[in-house]
Amino acid sequence: MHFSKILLPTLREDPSEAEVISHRLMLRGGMIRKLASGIYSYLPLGLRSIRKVEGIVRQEMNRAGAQEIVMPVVQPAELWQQSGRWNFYGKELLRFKDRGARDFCLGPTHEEVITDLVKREVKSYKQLPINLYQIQTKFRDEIRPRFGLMRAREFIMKDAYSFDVNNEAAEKSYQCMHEAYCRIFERCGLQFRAVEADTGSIGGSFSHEFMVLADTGEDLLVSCGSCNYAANLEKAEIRRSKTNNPEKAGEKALEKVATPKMRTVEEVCEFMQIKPGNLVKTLIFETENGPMAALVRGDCEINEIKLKNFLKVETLGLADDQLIEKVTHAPMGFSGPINLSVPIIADHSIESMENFVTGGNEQDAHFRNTNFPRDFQPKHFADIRVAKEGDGCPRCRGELKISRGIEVGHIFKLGTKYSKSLGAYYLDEHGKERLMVMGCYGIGIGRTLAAAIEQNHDSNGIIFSLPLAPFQVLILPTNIGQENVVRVAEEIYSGLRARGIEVLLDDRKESAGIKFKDGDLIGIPIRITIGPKGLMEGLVEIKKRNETQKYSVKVEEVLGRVGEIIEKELGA
RNA sequence: CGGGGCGUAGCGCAGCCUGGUUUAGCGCACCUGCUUUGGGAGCAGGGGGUCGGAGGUUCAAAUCCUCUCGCCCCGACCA
Repeated sequence: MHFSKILLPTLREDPSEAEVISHRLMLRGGMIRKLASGIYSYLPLGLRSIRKVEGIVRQEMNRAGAQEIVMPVVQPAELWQQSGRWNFYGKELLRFKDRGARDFCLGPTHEEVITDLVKREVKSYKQLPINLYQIQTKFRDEIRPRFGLMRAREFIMKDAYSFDVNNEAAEKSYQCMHEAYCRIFERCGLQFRAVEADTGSIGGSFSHEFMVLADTGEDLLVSCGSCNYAANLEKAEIRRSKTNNPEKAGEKALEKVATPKMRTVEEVCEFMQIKPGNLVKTLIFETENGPMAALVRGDCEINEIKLKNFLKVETLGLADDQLIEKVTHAPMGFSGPINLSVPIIADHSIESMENFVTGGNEQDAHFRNTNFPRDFQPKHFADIRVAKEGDGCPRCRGELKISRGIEVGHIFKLGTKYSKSLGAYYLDEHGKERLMVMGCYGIGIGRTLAAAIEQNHDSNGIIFSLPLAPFQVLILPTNIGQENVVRVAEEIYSGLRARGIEVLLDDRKESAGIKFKDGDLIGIPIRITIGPKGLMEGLVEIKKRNETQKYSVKVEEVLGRVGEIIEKELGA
């Protein structure tokens, strides 16, 4: 492709709308343009890279035995009503009516459609397992789209769905996808971790997220420094520390202290001259089974998802002021475990504490020297707090560390949630009707590309790895006014193309400086610079975008050298 | 949905507070010509704006008031 012919509108300055680096570079590099909030056009350069990601995904999915299909974007409400998600999914599901006033939606995901398709077409255990996938545009009416392709409303996603005869087989399918995902993100040249994740409202028994490590990531993940345990922060377990504190000094008498208007942990600690580690926070939650209290050490936070999973409840939320007063007979800020009538769940973090401070369940009062089981009795001790840097790994003796990541893929073992609601049965070898066991597996294509840029850039622009680069080679003639420069550039261009290499030739009548800047900005991995001075000695220059070194190469050796570099990097 | 910010040429911005000397301006980009050509060139000429939209105040509105739409950021929410 000649630069003068491709629609590649690079920008000299950062557009004011873009905050994160990948968004800025994709706009400046002429890869994408915004049409509306969270809705983007892919320009030729951007689309080329998108297609590269898709290509890798497609190859690995096919290799893993999945079959590609394409399902409709527009989906009838009936299916969603059957699965129960028409009411459950919320405003993210963009709904509309056709001319006959029938309800439709734009597909945010395709469990309903695929399950309906498979239940109609697959009848026998002989046809299972089957894994079907598509690479297709999804629409989710996000509350707050942001960061360009990172969190868009309209976005390209690979979604795959597996159907198996039973749990064991489904877990095999899940494992197979897990491995395929690792290969995909490795081939994309990304630093990532597969982390244990909460299954959320999609349900199912277990789930992993694939996180690209990046400081700008929206998600927090914990990982063990010693073993390979890694989990989303909202899921991360914590090793239970030694129960008995050998340095216990002996219980002191319970003492009520006046703490006028001291509500927060900080205020109470300041007022009573104690550390947050000597205080126990009492939080009142509301569930469908009624209110309950959760206790955690003052310097820790309750993890609502872990609490919710421990309680096995559908809904869990912090109580409002009214409920707090009803439960504790005191305004917010003075809740404590003593004389509470609701069930108490205590985090492991308070197990070894003694003589600690708690709320007085009375306005402007706290207790000093609280102890259990003397003063109150938790119904359960459990792991219900948010993991912190340095906490013990639940799988080994190591310590957990916290990092940021971008979720580029998510795999779920769904179980029979959708096969049950939509009636996806097969006949087993005894002619008995059984539910199919499902899994679903998603990859955000655009987000993967954005994450790659987030992870690989410098002050001059994008640094594409060869597998994702929109072009593999950039030919940069410094002066197209010189006949021999142009001739050699075109010869090398044709030569590389004949070898199946993707080349961009910057034939614009621009100064060399502009071409260098644009070349760095769009991040083509290999640059061949052709200038009049070098040509007098029969030399051109090769430079890789991710290295500072420049190599002078004889014109007749260029094709071979470039071929070697590409073979080495793509083969590896 | 709550809080904050912004809409002036393709991009980045000034002008607004204190209405009129501004025919609405600057840099970059764009078009023509010439000179340049190894890290965002120079000179000369040129095109492009209903100042987001609607209403109002006024002799007079980019500027003041009201409403509205869009965009961005923080938060809440969330397969």
